[in-house]
Amino acid sequence: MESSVGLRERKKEATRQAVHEATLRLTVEHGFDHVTVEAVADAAGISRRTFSNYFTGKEDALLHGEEQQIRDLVRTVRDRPAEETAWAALRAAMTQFAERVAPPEREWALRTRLAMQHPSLLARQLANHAALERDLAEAVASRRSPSQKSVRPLVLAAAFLSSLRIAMRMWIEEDLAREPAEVIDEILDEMACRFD
Amino acid sequence: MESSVGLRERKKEATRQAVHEATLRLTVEHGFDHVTVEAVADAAGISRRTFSNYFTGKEDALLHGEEQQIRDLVRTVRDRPAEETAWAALRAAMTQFAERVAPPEREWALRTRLAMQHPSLLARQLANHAALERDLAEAVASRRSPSQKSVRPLVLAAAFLSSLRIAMRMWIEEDLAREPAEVIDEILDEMACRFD
DNA sequence: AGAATAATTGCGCAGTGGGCAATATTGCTC
DNA sequence: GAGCAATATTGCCCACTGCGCAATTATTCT
Repeated sequence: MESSVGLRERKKEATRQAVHEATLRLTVEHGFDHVTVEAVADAAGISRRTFSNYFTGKEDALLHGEEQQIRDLVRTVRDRPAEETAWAALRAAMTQFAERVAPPEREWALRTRLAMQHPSLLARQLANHAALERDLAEAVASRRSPSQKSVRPLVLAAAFLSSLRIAMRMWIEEDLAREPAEVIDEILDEMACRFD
Repeated sequence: MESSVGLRERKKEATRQAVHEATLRLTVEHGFDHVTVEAVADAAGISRRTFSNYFTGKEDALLHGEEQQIRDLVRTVRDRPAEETAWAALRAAMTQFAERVAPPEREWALRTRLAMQHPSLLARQLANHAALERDLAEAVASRRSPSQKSVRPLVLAAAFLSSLRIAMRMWIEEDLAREPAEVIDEILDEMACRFD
């Protein structure tokens, strides 16, 4: 059994992904609050009850994609060469990130993020960000000498994620006119100050 | 009728405040998710249905206080003398803010913010912050020459509110050992870099 | 194969948000 | 003051939600 992860796990993950995608599809199609959990479950081929076993609500299901992306981002930061500055590592990871976001999903992103005007979604999204901010701060902290002030990583992570958020918002509001990487760079430069 | 604001408005505001306080009281008493809207409405002397006319949910009602505080903060920033730097104005406003928060509500804050561990509350809180970030950015923008880059206020506001958030979290996690103003200053210094 | 473990499902229930229409309250004009 | 328009409150109702519980089904292990 060379499968590092059992069939059970893989199937579960596949289902989770399917539910996520069903939520996404139905949302761009009908609008977030005209989609019932039942409809999503139906589209994903599971029962309403099972939906609750995977996600606590529609919001989580819809944002699952983004959460994965940011989780990847954190992992990337953690794996950057140790000699890099923290801020440099963050920027590098971000570049990698922007590349993977850009190519396929332009209008996809458009409608998705537009649906994200919804208060309930915005809230959940920011809560995710906050949770991952901790992880990001840890990843940053693990690459500095322990003599450094312990608040530095927290501040760095927060500044960085705020930049990301602002850049995304601007990108959307400019109707995806520019390359994501360009917008992100602009914001990061503005935020950068003395972090490098 | 010298009342700049009619009796109607004032009464409405009083009710809103009453509902907010009832929510707060019941929450510290029984825990957030053991409090029903009905109980709150009851305690505030209104019907369950009327509660919905004031707030969209328990979270909003509970966070109404904080929202007011930040709204005040924004107003204060707007009213700072025009010759001040943006960042200086923010710091000054913050000092004023911290003073008003500190004196009465120490354990109050403790239990309140502790209740804010609740995911649903955290989410709504952050959404509020995001909404007010726009206003704050505007307030900042209105005090600079229009030649400046337009993203600067956005970044400033975000950095500032992130600092506030981090400081609050640290303050809580240190069990209110230090003065709020002290913690806030520490974080702001760390974030400050070149903003002044 | 058969037992152990874990996932899916149906059922039920208390709670919720909000539309709608009836009712009560407030503000304004005479 | 009285009468009227504007606005706030309430009750009723219903679709939707999250979750506990127990039965059923699928998977993994020995």
